[in-house]
Amino acid sequence: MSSELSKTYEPAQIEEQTYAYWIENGVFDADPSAPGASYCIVIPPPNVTAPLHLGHALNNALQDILIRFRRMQQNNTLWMPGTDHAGIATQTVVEKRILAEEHKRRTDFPREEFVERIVAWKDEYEARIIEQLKAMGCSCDWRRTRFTMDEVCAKAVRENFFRLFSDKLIYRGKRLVNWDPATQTVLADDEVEHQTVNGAFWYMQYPLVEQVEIAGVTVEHVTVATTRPETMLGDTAIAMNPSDPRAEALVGRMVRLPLVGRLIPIIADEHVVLADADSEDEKAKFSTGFLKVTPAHDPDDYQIGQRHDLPIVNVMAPDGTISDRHGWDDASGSDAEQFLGMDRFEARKAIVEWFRTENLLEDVRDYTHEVGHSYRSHVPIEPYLSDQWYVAVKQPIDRLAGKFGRDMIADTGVPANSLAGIAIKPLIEGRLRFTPRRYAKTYETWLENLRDWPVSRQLWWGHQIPVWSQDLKLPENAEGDFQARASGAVAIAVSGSLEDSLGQYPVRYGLQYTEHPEDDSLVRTYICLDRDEPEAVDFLEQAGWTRDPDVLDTWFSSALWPFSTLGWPEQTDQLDAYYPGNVLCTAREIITLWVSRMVMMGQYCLGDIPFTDVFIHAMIQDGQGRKMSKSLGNGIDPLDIIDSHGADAMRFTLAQMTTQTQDVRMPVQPITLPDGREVNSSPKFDIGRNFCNKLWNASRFAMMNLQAAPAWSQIRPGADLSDTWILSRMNSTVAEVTSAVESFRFNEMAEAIYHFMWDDLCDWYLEIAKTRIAGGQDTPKAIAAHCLDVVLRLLHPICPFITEAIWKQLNELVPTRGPGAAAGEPVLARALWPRADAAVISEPAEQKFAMLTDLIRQCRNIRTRHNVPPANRVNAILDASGDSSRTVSENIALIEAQAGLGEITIGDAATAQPPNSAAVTGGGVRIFLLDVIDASAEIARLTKQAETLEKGIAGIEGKLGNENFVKRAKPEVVEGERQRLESLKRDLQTVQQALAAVS
RNA sequence: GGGCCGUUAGCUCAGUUGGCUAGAGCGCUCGCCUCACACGCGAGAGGUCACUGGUUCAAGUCCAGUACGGCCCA
Repeated sequence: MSSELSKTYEPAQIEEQTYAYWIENGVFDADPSAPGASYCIVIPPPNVTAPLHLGHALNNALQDILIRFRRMQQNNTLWMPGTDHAGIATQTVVEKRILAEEHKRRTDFPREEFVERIVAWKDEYEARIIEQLKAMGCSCDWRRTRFTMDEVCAKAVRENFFRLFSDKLIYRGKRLVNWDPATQTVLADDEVEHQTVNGAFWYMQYPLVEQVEIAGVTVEHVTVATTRPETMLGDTAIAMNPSDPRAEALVGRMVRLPLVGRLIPIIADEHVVLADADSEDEKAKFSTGFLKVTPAHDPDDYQIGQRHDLPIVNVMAPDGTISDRHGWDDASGSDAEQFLGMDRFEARKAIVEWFRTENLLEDVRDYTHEVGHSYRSHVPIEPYLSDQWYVAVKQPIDRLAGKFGRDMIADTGVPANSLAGIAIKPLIEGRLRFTPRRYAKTYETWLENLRDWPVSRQLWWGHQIPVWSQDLKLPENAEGDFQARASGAVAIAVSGSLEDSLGQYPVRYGLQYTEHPEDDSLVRTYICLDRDEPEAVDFLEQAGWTRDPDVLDTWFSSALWPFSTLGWPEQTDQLDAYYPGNVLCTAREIITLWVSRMVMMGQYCLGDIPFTDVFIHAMIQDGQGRKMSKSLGNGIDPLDIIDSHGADAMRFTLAQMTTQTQDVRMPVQPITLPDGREVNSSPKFDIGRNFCNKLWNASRFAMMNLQAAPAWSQIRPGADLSDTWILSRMNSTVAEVTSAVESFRFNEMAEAIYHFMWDDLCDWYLEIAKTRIAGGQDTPKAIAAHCLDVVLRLLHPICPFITEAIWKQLNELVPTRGPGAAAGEPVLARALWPRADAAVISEPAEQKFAMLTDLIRQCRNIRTRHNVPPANRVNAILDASGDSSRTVSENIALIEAQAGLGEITIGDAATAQPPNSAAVTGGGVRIFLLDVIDASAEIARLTKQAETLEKGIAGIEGKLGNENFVKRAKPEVVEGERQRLESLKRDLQTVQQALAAVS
């Protein structure tokens, strides 16, 4: 048997076959009709953009721990796997690759062809990602694997969009977006990189139409400071803080905008920072107190514009050149005409130059600030006004008022029956919990301050927006309000009623219309279909409607993930069994983007939250606290760690470092793999590897020694202290591990097992068992087998491969082990999770054993200090006349073996320390080690011991001498201190006697 | 500007509701290839718990502030 186990654990030899074994046995397959409470986790679907990194390894290791734990608790478990199409990110990487390899741009392809190229990429990475997850040991039900754009998920997206549209929660609106003029696309906030730029503030004078007297001084102009002078062409107001002393005289006056000649008002707005040259605040330091307001080109200005109903003048074309064809109508004939067609940076220079020449440039000051850049083209982002689809998140939904009420949620402006409201409510009610708890605040604050959600993206990769639009001529002589006239326009377009025409196809549809932004004689109509029914689509398009080319934000489909994967909107068995799920496990960066939206949509679509617990794990950084990234070259590939250390080692290390902190650092170090590849690794993974190796070898020991272990009924586990002790420790460990994993304390779970297996079982119990087995005792065999059995069960969720492999061997060698006669289950992954037996946990046994190990350690210490060769036995006189006499006398053999003692003479309280001996003391026991004659070593050892004891004594005496301590501290604390003092004093006395004897 | 987190041994981190002489792993020192394991065994050294105040009989732990590092939101 032992020949089957190599001397060091070699993970590569067992991982693949063990995984295959689970798959063959259908261990991960969920059955909605199976018994047991359901326990469901949906995977945060990894982006198909790139292979998984170490953060994913952590994320998925934790989920697998939870799922495997619950599976062993015999719950009806489902871990739902899948991947995310990751709209802009994936489209971008494919565009980059095609540009690099074929020198072609997206627009060089027909849309369908380009999408096919992305699909090819997706297929490749989806397969790689799933392989990675399997290599890590993830116990997902792969038969159910979903993709956010597959048919099942697409159906859910479509249904949800249709419902939102019908509930009037989806609308078309304008907003400033992050525009990349180089690639001419909108970017999400997280695709904007902030870079520090050495720029300048230009101080430009705008003349007042009429001069004003302020405090006896004639004022003819106002001076604005700006970092982007070119935007002045689009200024529509000058704003100042209402508390500015000059405001009274100036607000309401008009300014003539240089170059353009536009008359613009001076307005009052709290947003404006008061000028203060001495301020620490950069803005105040550089401010003149006057803010030029350019609603079309700055998000803050846009807000001001909204508050004051200012006109919006867009002076740029989508390519970033100055243009009067995108919402600027007073350019022609003005001095501004000369700038038309210039690039925005060229225009900046030219405009500054113009102000300089006209003597209107008051000052230029250097200014270092953060500017958003496109992570794709690296050019500065231009805030740009464009039409987008929005989801109204704070609009009350009548349909839901019955379930959620219609009041405002306390202390917020959020209606309880709005999308934001239905996401906040379960948190307030305590049905939705965050671990660590502090993240609940992030979630709540974000939802309370939430603005409407822009869901359209100018991309080709994603769920295309299912809305067809058309501008229709309003009937000229029609009576009635706008609504009636709009209906009339639609009726004309379809030659009848919409119901009579569209209604004949198996689709549901919704209709919205708005006034045309520029032309009063037109109505803009939007029709939403709940599915792409070809005839209905044909009909609409024949009648002049065209489909919106944009796609939905990726998070729109991710929001539905917990139930789209289960087949919603169909009422499936699995939806029934596994929704709501239990835990969502993710990183804090997507609490707002994703977690909140899943809760929102779960509530909206199914009336219940998708999970009750959200576990937020740390972000892994490198040794210097930097994010791991490709560009820094400090990333770690999980597969490399699996190659070098094994999947279990990686998982153990990851679990062991999962505390409640928000970041963990992992020093990165290059290593060379056996196949010669140089890859990044971290010494931290050695912890896991060493641990697995230790377990492996403990098992080898078992395989060599546990043949013919007696049945549990044949032994008396209470007869020997070491047996009682290890069983007590084992049961404490079971309780500790169970409670740790139940409350997401993964590091405590890992460390409890580590400590029990290594320190208790290997260092002590097995070492003691060696001598006992050699002496013909069988009991330690049965107990060691039982302990190993329990360790394997407890460790399995963290280290599934090695435990399953050893389990198989153990089943062959010792089929039945532990209380209860049942043979070990064939598959550990499905075996029963152990239960702690409180009756076996013995505090006295643990104390007694601790006293013995303390004595043994002291003996070993003496041996080392006196340079006693390891093989030499040391004769001793032992006096255990006090309380511990029985414990010591019953365990003399144990002390002898573990401390390396030879002949032991039993003494009594009167025994004096012999010459040339060293003294051990503790718990009222004295041991004299004979013929260890290095007096100076002994004096040094005892002096140090005495010092430590004196320090402890002084501390306690200080406390007990304090009247208030005795009076106010809890009585058991005071009593404890008194007892400790007694014991320390006794030990000190012995040490001092020993010192006197050797001096 | 608002909010959150961190600062404990050379390094990476634990430290429950305040209560033993503040712990672990790695690294370091010394001795060992002891018949499961050198990815190991045994024995050690190593800490003004960032700083300043406060509350308390008692503070690494609670409160206020400061410094440094980091994150999120606007």
